[in-house]
Amino acid sequence: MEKDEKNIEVCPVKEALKVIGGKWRLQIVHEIGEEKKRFGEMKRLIPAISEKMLIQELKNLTAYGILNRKAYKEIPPKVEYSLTTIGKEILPIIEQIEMFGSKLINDENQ
Amino acid sequence: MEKDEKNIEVCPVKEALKVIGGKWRLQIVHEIGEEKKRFGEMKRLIPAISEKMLIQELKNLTAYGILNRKAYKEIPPKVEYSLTTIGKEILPIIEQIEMFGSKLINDENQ
DNA sequence: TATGGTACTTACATAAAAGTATGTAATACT
DNA sequence: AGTATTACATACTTTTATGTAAGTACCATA
Repeated sequence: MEKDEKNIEVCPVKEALKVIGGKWRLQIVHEIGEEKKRFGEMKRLIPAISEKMLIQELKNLTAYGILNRKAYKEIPPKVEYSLTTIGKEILPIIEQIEMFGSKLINDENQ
Repeated sequence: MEKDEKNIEVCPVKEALKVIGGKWRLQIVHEIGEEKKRFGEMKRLIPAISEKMLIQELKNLTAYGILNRKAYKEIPPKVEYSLTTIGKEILPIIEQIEMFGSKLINDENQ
């Protein structure tokens, strides 16, 4: 019996929310999109995020298998983040949320 | 100039997350789905939620225009909640999240 | 008079998430 | 020796979210 098989209660939505929940993760995934981005670029793309939260979430997303982290052995350091195959599966979720958000905004202006 | 028009920075994703963020809201919307549900039913359907959180979130979702609340003037009281038209627009988001969650679960069992 | 059912409300406590401020390593350039 | 660059790390504080426990109103029925 493998892990998870003993527990029939694994809810896909809950598992997903463990990964994409929180204030910054969707935005990070969204900003990276199909292209790799350096740490410094991310800071500029999401000015409101603190450095602490940015590396923390980059780390978490990497640990969850959503991001690839590629470090170049250079000084000053250079690190690139990109979406993994499964990480890219988050993009359609973001699209749906975006569509819903737009409808919300239109709705309330009437 | 109406509210919101002065601020060009309204991000649909952020607006959406204000509404569907948090631990319980998606689950509540999911449980109601296409059918109206009474408060007591919701408690049974989501046993892990506390009464406080349940009414609090039902109230919030109603205030956001996601839920309709219909109270019958009876004793003991009877209240039914159902998704509004725009509330139903959340269902496809949940579907996408569910699909992603399933992929996550499959992925990690290999 | 007491009990039960239903949909709440309130005060209080705890836990989780996020923010602030400061520090570090390694090397290149001045 | 001093400064800059880049990607972090760490301690600490504040804010936000969630949980616990108890109580309320209303009437019906036993």
